[in-house]
Amino acid sequence: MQEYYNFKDVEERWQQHWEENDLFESTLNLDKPEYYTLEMFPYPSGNLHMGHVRVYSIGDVIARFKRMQGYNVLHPMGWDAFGLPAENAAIERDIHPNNWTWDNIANMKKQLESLGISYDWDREVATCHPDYYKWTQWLFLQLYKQGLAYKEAASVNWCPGCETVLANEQVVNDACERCDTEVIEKNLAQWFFKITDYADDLLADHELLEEWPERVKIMQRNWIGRSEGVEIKFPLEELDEELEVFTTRPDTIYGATYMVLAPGHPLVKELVAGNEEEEEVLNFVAEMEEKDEEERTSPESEKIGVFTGSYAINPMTEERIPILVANYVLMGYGTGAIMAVPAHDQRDFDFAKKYDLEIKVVVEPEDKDLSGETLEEAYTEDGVLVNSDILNGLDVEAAFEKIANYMEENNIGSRQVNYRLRDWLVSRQRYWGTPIPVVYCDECGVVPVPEEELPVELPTDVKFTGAGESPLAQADDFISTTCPECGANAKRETDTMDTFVDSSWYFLRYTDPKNDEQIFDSKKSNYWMNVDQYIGGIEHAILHLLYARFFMKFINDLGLADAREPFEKLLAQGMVLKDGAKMSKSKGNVVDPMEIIDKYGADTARLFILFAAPPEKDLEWSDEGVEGASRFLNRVWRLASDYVEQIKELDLDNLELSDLDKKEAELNREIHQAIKKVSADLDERKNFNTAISAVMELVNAIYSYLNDVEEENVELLGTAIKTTILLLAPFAPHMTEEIWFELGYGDSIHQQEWPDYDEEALKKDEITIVVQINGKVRDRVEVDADISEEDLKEIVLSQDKVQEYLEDKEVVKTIVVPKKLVNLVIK
RNA sequence: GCCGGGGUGGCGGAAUUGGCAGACGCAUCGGACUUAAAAUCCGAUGGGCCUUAGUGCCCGUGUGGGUUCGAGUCCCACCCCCGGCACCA
Repeated sequence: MQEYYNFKDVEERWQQHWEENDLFESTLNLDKPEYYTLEMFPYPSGNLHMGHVRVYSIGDVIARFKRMQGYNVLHPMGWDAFGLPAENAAIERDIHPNNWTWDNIANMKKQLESLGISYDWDREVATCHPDYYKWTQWLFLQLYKQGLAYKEAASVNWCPGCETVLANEQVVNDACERCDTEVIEKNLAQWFFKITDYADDLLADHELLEEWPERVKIMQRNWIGRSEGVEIKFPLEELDEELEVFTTRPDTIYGATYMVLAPGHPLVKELVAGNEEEEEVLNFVAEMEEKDEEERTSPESEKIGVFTGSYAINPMTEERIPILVANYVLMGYGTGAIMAVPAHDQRDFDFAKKYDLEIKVVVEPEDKDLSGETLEEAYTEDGVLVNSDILNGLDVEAAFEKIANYMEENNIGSRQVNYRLRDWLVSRQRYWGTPIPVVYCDECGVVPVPEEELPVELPTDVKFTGAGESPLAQADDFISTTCPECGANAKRETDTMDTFVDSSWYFLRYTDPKNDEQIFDSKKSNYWMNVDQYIGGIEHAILHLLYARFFMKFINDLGLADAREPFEKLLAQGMVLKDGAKMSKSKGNVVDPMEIIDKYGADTARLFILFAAPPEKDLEWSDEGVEGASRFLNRVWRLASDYVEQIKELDLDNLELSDLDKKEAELNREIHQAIKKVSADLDERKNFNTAISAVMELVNAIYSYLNDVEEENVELLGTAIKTTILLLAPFAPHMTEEIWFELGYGDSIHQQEWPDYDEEALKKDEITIVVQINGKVRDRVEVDADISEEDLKEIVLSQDKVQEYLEDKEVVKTIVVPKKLVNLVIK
């Protein structure tokens, strides 16, 4: 065995060996328990970055650990290969997106292989491959059949930078999530998926996701934004129509002193027609329309409004209520109109104060009277209803129930659930995506492409000008087709699908990636699904994870899968930072993983990135830390190489370690301690940093044992070293494989059984008990581990130091924590 | 504003159920090896106090209070940082 560890030679050799022997291939095997571990597949930008290294290292540790535990592990990899950068490359550098993407995939695959990640590459998928997107299109057709895919004209977000529409989820602070360009509103006919049909399901099933981080579920809950209320119909004084409003506080209806319409509300024009306020209102509406979304709707901008000159009738009291138009009511939520209750809603309160509108208190705290004149802020807490006729004396909850029932019985209103969540806008005016499989026929209208004609392939001979429309919109050969229903000339849809559609079901395709008859064989997918451990960036908390959950539910409803949730456990890993900031080209703080692998090897890179921080937290890159990881691996290597010849001779599998002296028993204890700690950290806590530190402690213990003894117990030492490399195998797969091989074992270390710890070996004969006096540590005593409480107290009291403290004092209380401490309370 | 997460040495972090705060690593310092250096191995390393240098004392986990024999951990109030949502009726 070489004295120095030559990582280059070792890593390359074993990567090749693993591949040639299909070591990580997973096949359906009903006799073994399965474990499906998956990392979010990457967009093939062409090069790995440290974020990739982190997520794939985490996934690989889990995959290798679970294999050693005896599971049949599925650990696949693929490519989220559609997307804009490919098109931009085509425009800027005249490379076809198809070539650009496949070249990148080849390069990134090579890089992933050099990291030594244990993928079953036979299951590789790429969303841009017709064999894959055929089934994305097939899913679109199923959604269409169920009425869950529809085309509708709506006010949508348009990103001028990407020249396409975006889903709500892809707009962050009114800017495009991808390119940060400010989005503008456009009214366009677009394809939507009816994710709102699943809103309640998506919310309720969070309960099934016990092993998801709470914060991700909360983010999704906020995004879905469910609220229960009542839609109330207010008759209009002048028109023979009703004004519908949505409110979560129908109990405060007696305190409604005015109504507000959003500037874009369809009734505004009718309401002002002929009134003296008409001109002013129409000017106001026009003014609002000119402002952009941000300015008009931000809570910071001032609340402004105008009176329409018209009145509504309060259905409970028959009172006239003035109707206003104001900027603080949004057309996009509820009905675009509200009843304003300034006494009990802060926004209404602010507005009423500004325009001197009536503030009428209808809820009071039990112990205090409120009045509209003296109120300084809206009272939104629970309380007792007053000035509210049939509701007087009730608390808020009871009043809600009573008034809601009353309104439903009297046809005044009905209970409604409102969501913040909008339907998912999936069409994109881009080329490099999955074509939407529909055609437009003058006779038959929108006609879905028959399933047997799938895939609708992307044409390759298109022009990338970068100007104006999508290249597909100019691809006449692609566009002109015949209607599947009547055979007449028809036109193809030229929009493609949001790439989040592609990634919403890829985890199912991995279970049966080469099936050309069906999307997947349910027998196979049901064996593997759901994904036991999913790992990826927190940035997908809403987007990808919500869409994928929606698709899983839909696919379950189609009867194709048993699972209703795709991902059993979720690990949302933190970012990799350098100098406190996310690595980026513009900041010039990028560390290239390939340079690190070249300089230190993949095992070092993996070990460092797993050791530096717990996985869910951000990780600060440290060159010195990398050195440390490298140093540790070399320390292990030296240990093995120094003793390899002696250990080789031993039959470590059938060894009875007996008659250990004190130092030996101590090392033996460290061995089992490490096994216990690493197993628990990997299995339950997913804390790789502390798992690694436990292995380091074992290695330190081996070194100090060797320093301490004249002559080492080779059998014990062999066991210690063997255990060390077994525990280290998931983290540093190459070096441990090489040592394993050098020790004379034939098979791969990655096919070995994970070591078990022996509870007996963990036991100490003598333990240290901490002696506290009034809660402060004052002494320590070494005692037999099985000492009785009485004997322990006696020993503690007899200590010189304790005696000193006890002079002139009295022990009032003695607390004994078995095997840990004794606390004497003295006075 | 609302909802999460967090604040521990010079740094990354550990402390899993309320029981020795600072595991492990980095950095720094000292020693050994060496002609020398690197590498390696061994050791020290939260701050302060002292004619007693110890098996010593005091302080110390964002701040202030509290509960408890005992609090990084629980409770109350507050400050700061990060993330999400934000006129959602």
